[in-house]
Amino acid sequence: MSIKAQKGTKDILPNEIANWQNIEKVAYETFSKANFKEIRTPIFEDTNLFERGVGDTTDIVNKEMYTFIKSDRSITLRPENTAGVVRAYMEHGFHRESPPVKLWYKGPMFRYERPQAGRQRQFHQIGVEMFGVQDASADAECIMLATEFLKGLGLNDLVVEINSLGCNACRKEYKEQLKKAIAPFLEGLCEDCRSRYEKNPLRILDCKNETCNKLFEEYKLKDTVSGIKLCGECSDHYSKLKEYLNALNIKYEENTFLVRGLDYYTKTVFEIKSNNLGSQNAVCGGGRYDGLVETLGGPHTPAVGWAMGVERLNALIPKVDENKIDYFVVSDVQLEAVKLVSKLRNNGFSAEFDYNSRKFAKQLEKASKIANFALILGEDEIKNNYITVKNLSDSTQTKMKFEEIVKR
RNA sequence: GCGGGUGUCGCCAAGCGGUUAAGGCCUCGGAUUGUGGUUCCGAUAUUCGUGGGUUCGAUUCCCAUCACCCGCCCCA
Repeated sequence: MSIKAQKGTKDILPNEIANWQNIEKVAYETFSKANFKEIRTPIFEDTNLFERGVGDTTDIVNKEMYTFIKSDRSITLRPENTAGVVRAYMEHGFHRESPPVKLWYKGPMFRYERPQAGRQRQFHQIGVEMFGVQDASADAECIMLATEFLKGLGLNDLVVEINSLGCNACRKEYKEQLKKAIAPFLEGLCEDCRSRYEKNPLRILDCKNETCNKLFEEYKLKDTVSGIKLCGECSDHYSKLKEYLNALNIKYEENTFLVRGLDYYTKTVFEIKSNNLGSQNAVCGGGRYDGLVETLGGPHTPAVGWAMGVERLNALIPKVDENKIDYFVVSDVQLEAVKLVSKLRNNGFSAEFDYNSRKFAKQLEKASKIANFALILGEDEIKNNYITVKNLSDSTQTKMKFEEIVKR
């Protein structure tokens, strides 16, 4: 074995595929009920899409993209899918349809990072995007969709955290006040925070450095941040969101320190976390991005969305067993076995047989591992035109005609 | 980009200077020539991630290298 799967990538093997299929099925069912339509966009795009869309101050764009040049074009493997969906939304004229336009997607994303538990270079996301609604009911619907989806997967005890970052106008003011609050202890903060201070001060709130966090507490940064007022429209939006969530019976916690790593978010941001995932504890992240469509060259379009990490979801979900096949044909007459297997399959059953026509004991052994029933077709059965049906879980055995088997 | 850990069969592993490189699971064969999931027997690593070095001798010690894992960072 010399060539191996690349660092940070994983084969999803047959014995774990049932979990993936289940997640995708629940996603489809949940989102369809809310009239979200699936969209599949290419896994590579023009590099500009991400530089402009995700934001060139973000880590994702700065150091995590898989970018290459092909025929003088700069191409990037998508590190996330919101930008791609927005691109497709505009390219196919969805913005001329009557809003809302509600889309969901699933698929692989690529980020060049050091892998660790819950973090791979190729990973999978399922996400939703909702375009054209300014009202907070859209934010609430998206959050509800996330909690419904998680509920459908049997995950009920996850914590929804929400916050509002304000619009472009009040965010500017917000940043100024934040910087003012931080200025007194700026020197004590870590190197990253000091550089964030000018480039993207909001991200300082997201810092996990202990020294920084101590300083935040010492200077009561939390209180200061909670005290910063959003503009009237934004604070209205935020309180309406909370009203909707309350009405929908969705539990949430307000986290004034919640900031997202992508530049496009405005107003609402939220995360869903689990305590059972170690340090990569966010299962779902999202928010409102009212400026993104415009940034990418479209008309002003309010929008909200989120993405979930499928690998992380999977880590929280108990393993689903592989399904057994319906019938295993046990026979020492290979030709008859092949014919029976084929007839069973044509009638909608899954069926297998022993390609090596080994002795019955071996065939039964194999059958018991992979099938629910064994169909024994030996000399006596062939001569007298019946099949011995053996239930492999309780060892009961009955003689039946093929037609009777098909009708079961 | 920085810090820590681990590499012995398909999987889980013991061995830690001289062994015939344990054991378990899986797989294959037999006991049982038409009846499995229990039991019993048997088979399966010239080789211990790779390359050097130390040594009479290295899976065991040293160095290098590679791979993977974990943490920071970031995010889903």
